[in-house]
Amino acid sequence: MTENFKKEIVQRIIRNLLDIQILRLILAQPMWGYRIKKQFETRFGIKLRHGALYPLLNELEQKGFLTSQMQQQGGRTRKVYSITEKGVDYVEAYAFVLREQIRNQDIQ
Amino acid sequence: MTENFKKEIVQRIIRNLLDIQILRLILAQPMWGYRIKKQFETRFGIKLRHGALYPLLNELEQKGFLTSQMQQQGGRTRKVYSITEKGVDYVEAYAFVLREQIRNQDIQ
DNA sequence: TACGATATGTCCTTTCTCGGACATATCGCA
DNA sequence: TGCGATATGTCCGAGAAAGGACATATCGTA
Repeated sequence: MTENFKKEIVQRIIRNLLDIQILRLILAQPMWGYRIKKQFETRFGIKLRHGALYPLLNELEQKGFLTSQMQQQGGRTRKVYSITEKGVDYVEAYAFVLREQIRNQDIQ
Repeated sequence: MTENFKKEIVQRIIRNLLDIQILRLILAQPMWGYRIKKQFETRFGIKLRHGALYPLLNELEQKGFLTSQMQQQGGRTRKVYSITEKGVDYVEAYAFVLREQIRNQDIQ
């Protein structure tokens, strides 16, 4: 039961804070869309629609959280994203809020 | 800048995981809808619409996370909610997931 | 050469959510 | 008696999000 709750909550967090989870992944290592999609499947067992992922990545770049550069791998073109300083700030703010949430477990 | 990010993230979490925040509040102390609304304003500076809150509370009761009992205070009727075992499990699962998120800060 | 995987992008329809309005009742105070 | 606060509830329209389809191109392998 609690195990199911954990899965449910993880899925809710990833759905609603997907951008942050993507930033966290790219923080660890620069990455391209398709790779991110695959990573989410293997790590979290969550299938991202590419029809949602690619527009989101472009949006995150537009907002200054990510930068991208095209890379050639054989005949394939990859749009490799790296996190910016602003992106790191956002991830750090997230970590801060999480710690705060845990600290205030017994709000009284 | 980071300060704004924190506020933004707190608001996103509360919006998307509102039910969990409510369970956490009731875990600390049984409470009725109107009081919850006021608590959110004073604690988090977040205004909850009662048009969203009351249906959510009823839903949480239906799902077995909360139980309620009517209480009379003068001529006023309050529907006081207490958290159930299932509700506590859910809050604990949330705390577990949060700790996991912090631990895996550098996903590699 | 045909198919599955890699790689990125748009578009449209349906579903869901949000904000606000409508509704009712009591209490205390001016 | 009228108003703001307390207290709980429903309903509806607009805007946002989700899901899936449409679109294109390369690579490796059977």
